[in-house]
Amino acid sequence: MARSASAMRGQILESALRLFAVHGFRGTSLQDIASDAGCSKASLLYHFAGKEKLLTELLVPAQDALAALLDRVAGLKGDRLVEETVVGYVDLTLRFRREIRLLFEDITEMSCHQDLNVMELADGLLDALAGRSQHPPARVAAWMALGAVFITGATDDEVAPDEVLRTEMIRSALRTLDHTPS
Amino acid sequence: MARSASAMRGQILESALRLFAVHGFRGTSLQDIASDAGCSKASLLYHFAGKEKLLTELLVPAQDALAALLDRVAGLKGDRLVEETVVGYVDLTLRFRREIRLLFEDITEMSCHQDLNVMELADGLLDALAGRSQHPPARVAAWMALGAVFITGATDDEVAPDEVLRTEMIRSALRTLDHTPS
DNA sequence: GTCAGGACTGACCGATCGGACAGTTATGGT
DNA sequence: ACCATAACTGTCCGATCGGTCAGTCCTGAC
Repeated sequence: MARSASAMRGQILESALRLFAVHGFRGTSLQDIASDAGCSKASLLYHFAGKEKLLTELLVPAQDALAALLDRVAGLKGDRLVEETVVGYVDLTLRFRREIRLLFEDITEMSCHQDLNVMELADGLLDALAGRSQHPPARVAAWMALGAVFITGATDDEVAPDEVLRTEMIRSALRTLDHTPS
Repeated sequence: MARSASAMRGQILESALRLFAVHGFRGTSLQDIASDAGCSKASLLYHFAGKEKLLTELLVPAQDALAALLDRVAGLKGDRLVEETVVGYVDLTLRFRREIRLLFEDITEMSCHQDLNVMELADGLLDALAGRSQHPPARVAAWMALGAVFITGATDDEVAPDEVLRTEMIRSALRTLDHTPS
């Protein structure tokens, strides 16, 4: 083998994630990724069955982490539910910044993707943020908090050091949800 | 003339806005727009110099409205500044829902567009939402409010009647900014 | 009626895309 | 040393894209 297979795979994934996050899924060609990773387009397609599969493999970890969060807060209620969800969600967006940015670029692409069920997970997250309430004001506030964290996480501006950013995102989101800190 | 020229132009703009909002700029071909508008692709390119020009014409009104808002709050300070900016911004997102959705689909496309200066205007909006403060917590909260309204406005879910939606968006955004209602 | 010009179109072009495939190179087990 | 096979590549393909252009159709002014 010319190189370790897993090393090349990792390099391709790294290049793909970075380029997707900047130029979007449609805006990045397989040739772009291959050139950045230092291999041929044909080699890329040897490691990954197709462009879609590449996308899937990039987003599955973030998806699983979100699913795990939703599972973890499934049994909670009231203040605990909202607090844990917000903190977990903020941490996820900071941990998967580039994936969020990629998701941000091509939402429609993902929403009709078979292997990814972003919309279903988003619904679950929305539900938890709203404290399981169906009350319109609570639902609107939940949408606001969801969007706020999402976009702030996707921003590459160095608006604040990471720890300050995290703390303030959590505090802001809780305020958005009209959650009086305990 | 086969039809009134301005009528055909309007029909094309309408189709383009709707399709762009759903599938994004890159995800919508000139043929798609032409078919939806009921004319040929060549006819579309007779009315509009190119795909980019079509995009520009669609976004200029929203851009001008945002610029007008920023101009209107330029002389304000403190609570009045934040309140007027939030209310104006929320109203803009609701008035230009589909334009927001289009912007949401292809942010990078717009940010490096010569005829559009979205990023500059976004900076101005961010500054006003932060109450002209450079304090990191205020900047983070401003980003959160900006994103919250943006995404909630772009959502097509009928989460609440428009008037309720407007009121709750304003209240949530003000809470995000830690603005105690007067 | 006729004629100038705006409205419109089918056919075509070059570029680029994702992907297929046969063939080549390098490697590790024996 | 040898060979099966994993790793890799150059080249080609069909589809689709934005855009051009010569020419057609229609309408209103005269």
